[in-house]
Amino acid sequence: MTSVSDDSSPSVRQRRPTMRDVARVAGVGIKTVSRVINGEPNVSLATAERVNRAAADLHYEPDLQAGNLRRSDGRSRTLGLLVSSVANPFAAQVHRAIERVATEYGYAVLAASLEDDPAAELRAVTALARRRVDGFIVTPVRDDQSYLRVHVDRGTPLVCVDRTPHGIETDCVVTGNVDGARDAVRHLVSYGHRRIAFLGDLERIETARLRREGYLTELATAGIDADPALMVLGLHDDASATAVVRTLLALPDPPTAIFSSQNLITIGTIRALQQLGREQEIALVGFDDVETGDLMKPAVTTIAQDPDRIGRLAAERLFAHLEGDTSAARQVVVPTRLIVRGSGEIPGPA
Amino acid sequence: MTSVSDDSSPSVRQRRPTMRDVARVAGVGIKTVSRVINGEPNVSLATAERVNRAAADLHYEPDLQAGNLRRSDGRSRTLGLLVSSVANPFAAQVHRAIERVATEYGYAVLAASLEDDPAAELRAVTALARRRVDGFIVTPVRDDQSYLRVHVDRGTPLVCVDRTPHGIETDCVVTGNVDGARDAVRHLVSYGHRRIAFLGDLERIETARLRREGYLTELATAGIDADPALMVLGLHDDASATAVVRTLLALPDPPTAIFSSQNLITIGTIRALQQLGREQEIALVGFDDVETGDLMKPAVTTIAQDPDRIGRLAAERLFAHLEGDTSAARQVVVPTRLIVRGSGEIPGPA
DNA sequence: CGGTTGCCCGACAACGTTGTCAGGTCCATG
DNA sequence: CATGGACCTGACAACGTTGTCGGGCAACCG
Repeated sequence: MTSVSDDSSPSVRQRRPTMRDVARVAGVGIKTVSRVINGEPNVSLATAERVNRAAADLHYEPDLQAGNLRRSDGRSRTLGLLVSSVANPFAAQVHRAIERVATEYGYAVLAASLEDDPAAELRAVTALARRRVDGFIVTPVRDDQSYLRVHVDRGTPLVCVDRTPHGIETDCVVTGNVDGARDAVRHLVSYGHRRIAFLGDLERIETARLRREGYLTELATAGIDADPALMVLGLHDDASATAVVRTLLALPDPPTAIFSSQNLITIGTIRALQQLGREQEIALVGFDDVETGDLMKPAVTTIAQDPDRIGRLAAERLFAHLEGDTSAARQVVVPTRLIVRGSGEIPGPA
Repeated sequence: MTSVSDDSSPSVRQRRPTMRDVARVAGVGIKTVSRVINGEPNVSLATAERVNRAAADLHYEPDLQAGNLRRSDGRSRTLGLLVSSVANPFAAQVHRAIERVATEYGYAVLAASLEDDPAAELRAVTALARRRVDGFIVTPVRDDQSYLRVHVDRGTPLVCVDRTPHGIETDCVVTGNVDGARDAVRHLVSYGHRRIAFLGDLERIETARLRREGYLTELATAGIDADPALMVLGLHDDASATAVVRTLLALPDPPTAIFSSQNLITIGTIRALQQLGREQEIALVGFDDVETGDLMKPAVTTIAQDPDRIGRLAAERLFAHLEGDTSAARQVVVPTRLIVRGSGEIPGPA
């Protein structure tokens, strides 16, 4: 049994061992150490054992960065992920799904939060490019991603998630926003509602525009004239949603149902309905599931997205490209699922 | 105005430009390019401009990895974060707080999810060490972290979050688990409860043990004999919590209040109470806040943690070490906050 | 028995960058 | 005019690793 002598010495700053150190201890050339560490053939069993023992004794860890500098494929085995915020539950689940696939391939994930700031998108891409990530998974914030073409041309594949890219053709995995919104509205219409309010996020966010589009399309399909007074855009947090709902319900001809098109807006809406004591009266369907939606009264009906599938598909497309797939860019739409719990089944006026 | 000629050519695989390329285009030596890129002094304004223009024209991005190989400080400007799961809301908020501090310092964050798997902890540390992260922020899973000492001795600082490390003295930022649990129990006792159930997570998780300890300590302080029948351990998801609550309330001498010591357990408990129609009858305080807790009926009273502060403090300690702070290891305890909403204020038996 | 093959192994260059150092220019000063 | 200093610049080595190549040795074949 070999071992390091000073296991319990008070922390002394030490040099990090290199292959040269391992080679010296094992009494071999440094290229042989490289071969053993990388599992290359043509090393005798006895030599390999000596090298492995030396490496273990020294607690040697190869330097991946120095490695790719010379390595032919030049892969850092790291990929870059740009999301709205790693603290956002939807993005966090996408992140986890990507990480799962990445781990399978021996990859690590560098994630950055953009907080919907266009400048942050550029900063983050630069930071990741300098660290030589092998691929990007990006939630676009800017209205033009053509600046990413140079990275793609240099062999760093790009897949977009949640929002479609502009100015560049690349793979993209998104939620079925229009169809999901249509499902929500159709559901409410089927319960007899004709005055359905729409609460939307900031118009500069693509998903917000698409959900509004779905809302309008489905109203038209149902032969209902959209009332501009019932469509409120530009909401981004729960507090503003609460205020807006109170205003809407005070209208002379108020809505009988509400379609809230984003998580925080749904929460703000429920809060307003509860404050007014009208939650059993006004129907509500929210886009994006609320985790504890079944615990509220009434339990909240939602259009659930599938972040796990979105993340997994995005990562799989990325690794396909890394493994040489050069097929044309394709857009994958992941469908939503209507979760019926109660709030969306409150009937409209007789 | 200079520009690249083939802005719209169909993607052609190109070589990534190096400093040598920039130097050639600018008509200078490569060391001069290095000086300009890094903002070092002693470069004439005219030369610097030529270099900057050449770098911009070529879309040059310096290779940070090749840089640190030679650079004296050898910093990768990347730090490693090990958490239970990036999809876990608590961990995700800690992650975001760390990222915020990291970005200030020009650092990127490599995060890995351990899912409470001891083997994953080792794998992740190895993966990060090979990528030469400058520091570790770790949520310990294994019962011994002494294997990390070698990394600390080589100058890679370590800070633990959420759980205390074992076998190594290092900085650590944790929630006040014992005090938080005591607050919960004291609160219930003050409303007249004496039969208070405890629903705990897996005993191998440190925070679960500490919260149980707080529960028992506060019961003792209040002069209440703990009834083993009311203490259930080893729960890890909402479904098992639901089942256990139904069993507890069917006891001959059931609890009048419940202290659920973890987020999912709280959710499972609420579900059980609602199923039984007894949510207005049995008092409940949950450890770890439920985001939409105010929307339930009754609104749920919780012991809120402060993940933002925990993450920020951990990151600040890490950067202090990176900037040369060699002070002794210290443990920082971040206090919890009781959020009174209703479920915890249901009175006990007269 | 000579030659060939196959397996091990190490010297060396190279990856893209930064640290060191020495050379060159220009201006001010003695 | 000679000397010194301040400033600017590039040649070169080095960081830790991997790709290339050739040498040494044993075994096998004709």
